[in-house]
Amino acid sequence: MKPGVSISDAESRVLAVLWREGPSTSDRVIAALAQESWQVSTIKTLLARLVKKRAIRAKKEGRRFVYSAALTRQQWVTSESEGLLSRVFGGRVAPLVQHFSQHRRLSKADIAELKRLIEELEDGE
Amino acid sequence: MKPGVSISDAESRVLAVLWREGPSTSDRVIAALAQESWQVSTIKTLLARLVKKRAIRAKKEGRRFVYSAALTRQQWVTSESEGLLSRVFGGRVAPLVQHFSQHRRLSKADIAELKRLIEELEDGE
DNA sequence: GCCGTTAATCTACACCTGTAGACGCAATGT
DNA sequence: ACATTGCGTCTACAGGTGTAGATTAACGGC
Repeated sequence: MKPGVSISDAESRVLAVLWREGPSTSDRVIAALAQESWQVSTIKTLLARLVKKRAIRAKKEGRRFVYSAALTRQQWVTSESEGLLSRVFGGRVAPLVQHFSQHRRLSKADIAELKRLIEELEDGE
Repeated sequence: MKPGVSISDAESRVLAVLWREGPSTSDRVIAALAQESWQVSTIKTLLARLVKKRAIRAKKEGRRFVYSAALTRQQWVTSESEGLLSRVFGGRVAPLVQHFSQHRRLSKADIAELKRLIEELEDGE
């Protein structure tokens, strides 16, 4: 994906629909976004902007378009995460985890999961 | 701090100076931001915007102002982090760490640090 | 063939952000 | 007193974002 194009928050919610539901027509997307209580027009605008940014593709299918994600969820998650990491934590992961461990209640499940991950990292890799 | 006021990227760099150097006059801030190659005016604008957002305070000291952070670094780090966590990872920490472990090279030191953190979490608390 | 329906595009508009020049006032040196 | 210098504020302007009404183009039914 074009690195350097940034996806706004509202746009990412539209993208999320395509990630979940796969290629969809606009009315499908609109239905999936009922919770957002956005006007139809708003969603159309967001779709158009995403196309312009090449984050999604629009393929003409008969009379209407079928939209599909070009930017993958992985790519998006990565770029958002790297953004935070470099802007806030000087690019280092440990301080980030430390922050979360100090400022959030981690569930037992979280801790177990983290432990498993670390073990994996230690021998595997 | 006013929750809901968001700090832009450029603004956060100005704030960072106050966090590092403590209360400072504008010329002090400007000097500290030489690397950014911003015009003096730009930095003045950012200071003014931060004051307006109540993220920093300006105390008149003789003829000039001394600016000091009102928003703490901790608060900022927390709000940025929570933002990412909820926007991207559905509010759960483990997926976030998992993401980083899968997509970034973690140094031995990082892993050791993480291990230490987890151990602390396990018996402490 | 004409008309309503509907999908997509165009236009709009306020606020935020990055970036910076212009302006005004007060202190300072001479 | 006067010009200069320094500091803060006002104004500016393009591009992004959230939000949405208005317009157009094509289809489907009668």
